[in-house]
Amino acid sequence: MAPRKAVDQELSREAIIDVAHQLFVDQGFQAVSMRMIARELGYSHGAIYYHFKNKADLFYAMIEQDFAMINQELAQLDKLELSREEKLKELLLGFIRFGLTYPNHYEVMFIMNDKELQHYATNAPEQSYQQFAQAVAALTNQQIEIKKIWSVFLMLHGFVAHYCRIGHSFQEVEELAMSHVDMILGMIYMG
Amino acid sequence: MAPRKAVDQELSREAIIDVAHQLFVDQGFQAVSMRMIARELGYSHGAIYYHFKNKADLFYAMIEQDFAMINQELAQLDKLELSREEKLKELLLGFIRFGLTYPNHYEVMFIMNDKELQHYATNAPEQSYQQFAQAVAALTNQQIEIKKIWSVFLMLHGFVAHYCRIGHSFQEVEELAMSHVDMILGMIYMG
DNA sequence: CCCTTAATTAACCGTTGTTCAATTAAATCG
DNA sequence: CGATTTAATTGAACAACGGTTAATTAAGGG
Repeated sequence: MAPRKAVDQELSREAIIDVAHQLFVDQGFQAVSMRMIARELGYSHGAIYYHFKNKADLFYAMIEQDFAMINQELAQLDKLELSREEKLKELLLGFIRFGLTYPNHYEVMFIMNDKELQHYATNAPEQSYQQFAQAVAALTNQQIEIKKIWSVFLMLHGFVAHYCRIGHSFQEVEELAMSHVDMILGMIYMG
Repeated sequence: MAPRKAVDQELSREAIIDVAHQLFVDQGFQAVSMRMIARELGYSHGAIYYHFKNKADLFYAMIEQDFAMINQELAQLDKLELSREEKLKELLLGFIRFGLTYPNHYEVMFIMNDKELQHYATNAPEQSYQQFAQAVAALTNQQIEIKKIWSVFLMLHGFVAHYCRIGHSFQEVEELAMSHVDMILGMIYMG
């Protein structure tokens, strides 16, 4: 009935996640079907069920990767040879850069709004935010209120969310991003 | 085959929009079906098609109503008996209030990334933003750069988008909103 | 009594997530 | 090398649900 493909063309968890990612971001969880993913991959839909238990399972595996990535990027900031001010600026700009470099990831992590999945994808964002907040606090010598850090995050989020939506790259909006970040920094340092 | 209901119980466009409104808020465009709306109304799904051409038609009729709402709300600001500073504050806070009071419409206007529907809902947001930007410029005596107004908008957008996502009402986050707005105002006035 | 309006219901046709027997390629073993 | 086992893929089948349409029926006004 059905030929099995050669070993060098075997389907992998990663390949599925990659394709699923693009589709989920483009169209949302509900709108993307297992069949669509399979079609895009050039495989039958049944094949996906060999690698993932079900649709939700695939989805969770997908965003798990994403959060690991941003956490790692946040952690790497400490190692830079920069002043506190420069590090802070790099932190804020880096958040934007991450969001626009991996818009698919960012959208799934912080923008996408699906009732079914939100329950599962609520812990990881919180954890990433905590890491961000701690970095900001450290880089401002704990002089900044908790509430303010949260506002800063939302200000960055607004920038990223908007340009994610209209599909601009970081390069295209780099100048605007810098000016946005400068405004935020001004606000942080002026109390 | 099927009895028609009495006149005093006839289905109306408004009734449909009201129910659809609630459901769309709760679950989003894709997740809400015509059958669900009809079930909620206590009518058959076919009945809706007498009042609306199709699902998209219903959806647009629904948001059209409230598209005018934000513009009207922006316009009404002029008539308030307040100082410029107070008006500006009310403008920023009002934007957040609108977004969280009508999260589904806000989502369609500024967040949703549905290819099908975005085509229809791309002009109106731009128009609303222009009105917002002009109001800000006027209330700051044209002392603020264009770029800065845009950043201010994105800062508000970040707030609304996030709390839309996790489904909080304006009341629930009113204090946070005020503090967020105060930060933005501080930034505006400090250059 | 006819005609428009409004509602119901069945039906059409497509898609969905998921399961599963059948099938085949690769790997392993004798 | 040949036989057997294991892994991976297929495609059919299922039951549910989607939007939409058309035939049908009933209500009320002229």
